Amino acid sequence: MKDVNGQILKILHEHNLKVTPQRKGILNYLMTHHNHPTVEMIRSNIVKDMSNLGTATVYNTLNTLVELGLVIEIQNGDGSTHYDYFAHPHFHMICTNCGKIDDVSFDGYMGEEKLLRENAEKETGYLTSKSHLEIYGICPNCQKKLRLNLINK
Amino acid sequence: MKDVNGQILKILHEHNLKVTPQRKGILNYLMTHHNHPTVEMIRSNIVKDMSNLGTATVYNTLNTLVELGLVIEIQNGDGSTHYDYFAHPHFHMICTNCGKIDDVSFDGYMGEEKLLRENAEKETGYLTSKSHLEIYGICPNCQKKLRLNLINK
DNA sequence: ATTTAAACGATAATCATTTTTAATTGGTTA
DNA sequence: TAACCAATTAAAAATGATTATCGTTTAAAT
Repeated sequence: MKDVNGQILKILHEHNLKVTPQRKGILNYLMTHHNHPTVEMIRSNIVKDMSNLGTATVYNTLNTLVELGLVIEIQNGDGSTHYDYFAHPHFHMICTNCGKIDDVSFDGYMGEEKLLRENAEKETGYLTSKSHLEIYGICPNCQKKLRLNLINK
Repeated sequence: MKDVNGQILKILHEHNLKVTPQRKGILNYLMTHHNHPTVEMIRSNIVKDMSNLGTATVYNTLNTLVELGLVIEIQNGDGSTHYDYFAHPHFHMICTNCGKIDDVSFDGYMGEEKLLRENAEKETGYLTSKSHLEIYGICPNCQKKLRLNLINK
C-alpha cells in the first residue's frame, strides 16, 4: 500500500501549489477512486468530510491539475466532463449504450502511442506532448442485456 | 470533382430522413468545408443563403448525423463543440496554444487503428465500432510565435 | 389534392462552467 | 511568534452552450 498523503504533498510542493485542505481532499479523491467522477461527484463526496467546498474551487483545482498533466478530462456524452487521475498511460473504452468509461492498457500500448505521436510529428510539424484515445463500443454487460431484449420480443 | 448534392440526397434517403433545405444546407456545409465548425459557425454561414435557420435545428441535425456516425464531435477546450464530417478515418492534432484542430492521416493509420481496437476487444470483451484519437501539442505556427516571444524578453 | 407524421424555429428553460468580488488562509519573513 | 501578503477560497451572479416546448410549416405517401 502506498502513502497517498505523502504523494499528495510531494505533488503540491513540486508544482509550487499551496497545500490546502481542499486540494488535498480533491487529489486524495482522485487518487483513491478509480471511477471517473464529475465535478459534482467529487464535491458532494468531499463535502461529507469537510465543512464546505465551493463548486468553483473544484473547477479551479481540476483545471490546475489538468494543466499540469496530472489529470485528464474525458467526455462520455452525458454533457458534463469526467476526470481521471492519469498516473499511468492508458486509454478509454466508452460504452455507447450505458456511458460507462473503462481504463485500459496492455503491454505495448506505450510503444504504440509513442509511434503514433512520432508519425504525427513527422507529418505535421507539431511538437506533441500527449494523446487521448477513446474507443467506442458496447460493453460486455450491455451485450448481455441487448441479447436478452432480443429474446423477449 | 464530386456530386455533393447527389451524395447528400443518398445519405438522407438511406437513413429515412426527410429531405429539407436545412439538412441539405448543413450537410453541404460540412462536406465542402474542412474547417471544424461550431454550431454557430454553421448557422451563421447558412443564414446568409437561406432566409432563416434556427439554432435548435442545427443542434438536432448535427445530433442526428453524429448518431449515424457520419459526423463526429471534437472538443478543443474552448467550451463549445466542434464538428467534423467523418468520411475517411483520421485523427486530430489539437494545438494547446491556439486551439486549432488539424485532420491527419498517414499510410498505415487505418491498420494501426484496427490493431488497437482488436487488442482492446481481446482485453475487455467490448464489441468496438470506432475510435477517436486526439494528439495534443504545439502547432508549427505557435512554435514560431513562442520562439519570438522568448527573444523579445 | 389530402393527409399525416416529421421537421422547423422562436422562445424559454436548463445545465455546466466561469467570473466576480470579498473574505480567508498558507507559508514566508522579520 | 507575529505579521504580512499574495494566493486561495466560496458565494453569488453571469455567461454560454445545449435542450425542451409547442404552435406552425412542410415533405412525401396515398
